[in-house]
Amino acid sequence: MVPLTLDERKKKILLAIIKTYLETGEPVGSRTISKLEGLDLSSATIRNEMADLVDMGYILQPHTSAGRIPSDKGYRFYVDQLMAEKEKDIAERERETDEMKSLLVEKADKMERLLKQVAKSLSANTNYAAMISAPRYNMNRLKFIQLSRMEENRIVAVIVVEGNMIKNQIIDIDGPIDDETLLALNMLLNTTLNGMAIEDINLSIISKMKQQAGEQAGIISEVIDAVAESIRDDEDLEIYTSGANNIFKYPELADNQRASEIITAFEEKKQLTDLVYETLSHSDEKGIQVYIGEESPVENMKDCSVVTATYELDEGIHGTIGIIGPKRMDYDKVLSTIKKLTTELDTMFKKN
Amino acid sequence: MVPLTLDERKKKILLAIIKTYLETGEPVGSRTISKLEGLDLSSATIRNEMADLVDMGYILQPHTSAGRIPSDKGYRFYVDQLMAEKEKDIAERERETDEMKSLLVEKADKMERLLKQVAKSLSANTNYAAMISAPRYNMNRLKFIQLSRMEENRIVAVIVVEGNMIKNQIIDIDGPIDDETLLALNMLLNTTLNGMAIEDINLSIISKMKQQAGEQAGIISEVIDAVAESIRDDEDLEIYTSGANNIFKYPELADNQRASEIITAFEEKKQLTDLVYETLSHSDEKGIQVYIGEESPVENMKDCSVVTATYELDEGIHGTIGIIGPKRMDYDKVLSTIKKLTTELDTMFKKN
DNA sequence: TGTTAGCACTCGACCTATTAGAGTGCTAAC
DNA sequence: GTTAGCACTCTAATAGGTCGAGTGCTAACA
Repeated sequence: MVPLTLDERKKKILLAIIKTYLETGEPVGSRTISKLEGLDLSSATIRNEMADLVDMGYILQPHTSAGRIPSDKGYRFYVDQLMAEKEKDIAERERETDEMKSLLVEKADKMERLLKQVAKSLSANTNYAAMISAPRYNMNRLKFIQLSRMEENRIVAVIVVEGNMIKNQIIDIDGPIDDETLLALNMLLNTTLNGMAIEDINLSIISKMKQQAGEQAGIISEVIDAVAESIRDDEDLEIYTSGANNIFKYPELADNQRASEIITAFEEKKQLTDLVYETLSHSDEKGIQVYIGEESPVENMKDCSVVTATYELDEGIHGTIGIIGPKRMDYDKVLSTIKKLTTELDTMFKKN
Repeated sequence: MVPLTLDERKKKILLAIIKTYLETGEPVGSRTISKLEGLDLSSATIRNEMADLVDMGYILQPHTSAGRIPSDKGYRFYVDQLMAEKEKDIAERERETDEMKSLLVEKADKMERLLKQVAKSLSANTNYAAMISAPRYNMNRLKFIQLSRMEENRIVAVIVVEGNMIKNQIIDIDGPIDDETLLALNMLLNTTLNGMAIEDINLSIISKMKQQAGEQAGIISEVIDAVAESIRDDEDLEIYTSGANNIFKYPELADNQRASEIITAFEEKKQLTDLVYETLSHSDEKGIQVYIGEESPVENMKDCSVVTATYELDEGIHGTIGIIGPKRMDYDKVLSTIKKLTTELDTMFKKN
């Protein structure tokens, strides 16, 4: 009869197996465990317990006479355990993160550069692949719009949203446009749209603006359409990645098949975008999320573990950072690093 | 005695060997060649010739009883041959490129998107990895500068250069700035800088502008510094890549060691940037360049062949496209594709 | 009843022939 | 100069054999 719940001893043994496996990467046998400190049991007893753990689905046996390796379910148990303990010993890694901090602040003059830095620092610190998404644009509020004439009948529109992300759009217009009209148009755009959330800019508002534009509606609607389109046109969530080549350090990910899949995911960004949305949609529940193997929302990463977290740029404006590595990743370190980093980012943005 | 030059028959045999190898990817033996159309010789004769070709360095023998594979020198001969023939039969691939054309034009509203499209289309069409660099910014001429007040003491600068590349810079100033000053500043910047090549903006011009700014020099020099810095600050040549995962299709590149190197090169862009500069510096000689194996200027691609070409956005403003694949790539197809594409891009930009 | 020693058994990793086949180099004849 | 013929070389693939880590089970023990 297979037991239904893990008693204390089983938990201890399971944790010991997983920890050992994380260190060595090799299937671990009963003798190895029996020789560890803490629980004084013979290998035979351990074997019996291990058999139970296999039946319960926490560990796997690659083949009859091999040791055991953790299953997804086993990792899940380990990670949950870890997350619970996490609150306490955060202080420990303070040093490393201080290092990272200085590295971040150094060149933070531009958002893009900052994000690239963060990704790089993450992958370098953990030896896994890292990604970071720019703060989600279409949750932002418009802060400023400015049209300027560039040439006879060509206008450049500058659109600034909260968080100081800037978008540009060049607009070709049919006829020439005089300074007065341009000024009026600037007024109209700013008074109507400033402070609005981008997702709230709908057709009815646009048509109302066209109406207000009165006689100039011809040219003006051209411009408004272009601006509106440019504002909405941000399907492509910007994502920066780093250290994808790290996967080659882990044999279980480095075979052609898998490596190709992972690299593709990193290259095409599509799947990473999905990952970001997935994370953002869950972000209220908990700061950090861990997807183990099959749990992953990203098809090409079913053989990996994915750790994601949300950072806050400004109220309601979030971005996502993620670490992708083998299932036997150093969860402890990754969780610490990522936790530190998000709070780091949070406070950094709050300051500005 | 080893002959010094390739006679006609040797050339024929060499080409046959290379072509066969390109198709099969396996070492080719003397019998295979003797059975081909065109030259009616027994395998024994071919063997003798092959021995010569080995001595002359055009082909290699992986081991004593294997067939032959082309050496870098052999590929070089083949490619040169091909380039010479190239002028004639360009018409052939017209179809495919027409397809590509429509694909390109479709969403060419923004430079960035266009470049991504091109990279994608290139890698998809060839099954190799592709890259494209944005036109080299600091050769461009300034077209338009506009400062706008965004908030009380925060200004956004929009800088447009020829080719309609746009840069933005947010400038925090110490004190508030009034409309009049802003207008004057805009005038000053535009009259002084418009039409100038970015590399010609030096300290003497900047200090002259500060002088002209007169009493407002305090605030103004702040602004000018920021603008100047923003203009110059384009070390990071933008490069878009696609299809890096294609390398996994070629066993000779797909082993961990090599794959990791190539992926790293694609990820960190540094080496690709070097490649672009290398290409641009040679671009006058010839449109297309082929680097075979050791010839490659990029360290991590010594096992690859790299085909690059230059496209022209506007007079004197160039960008680079490149294909990276195995040494046994389909040079014929790649050369055609890349040639078509560059002329495509050239004409497209000329139209605008 | 839980724990442990003991032992036969399993299975992959590794090493060592052995074989088959493709392809060569060389010699001798045409 | 070309070719047929043949001995030779080297790889890839296959099979057999051994080693050792680790298991599962049984029987004895506290």
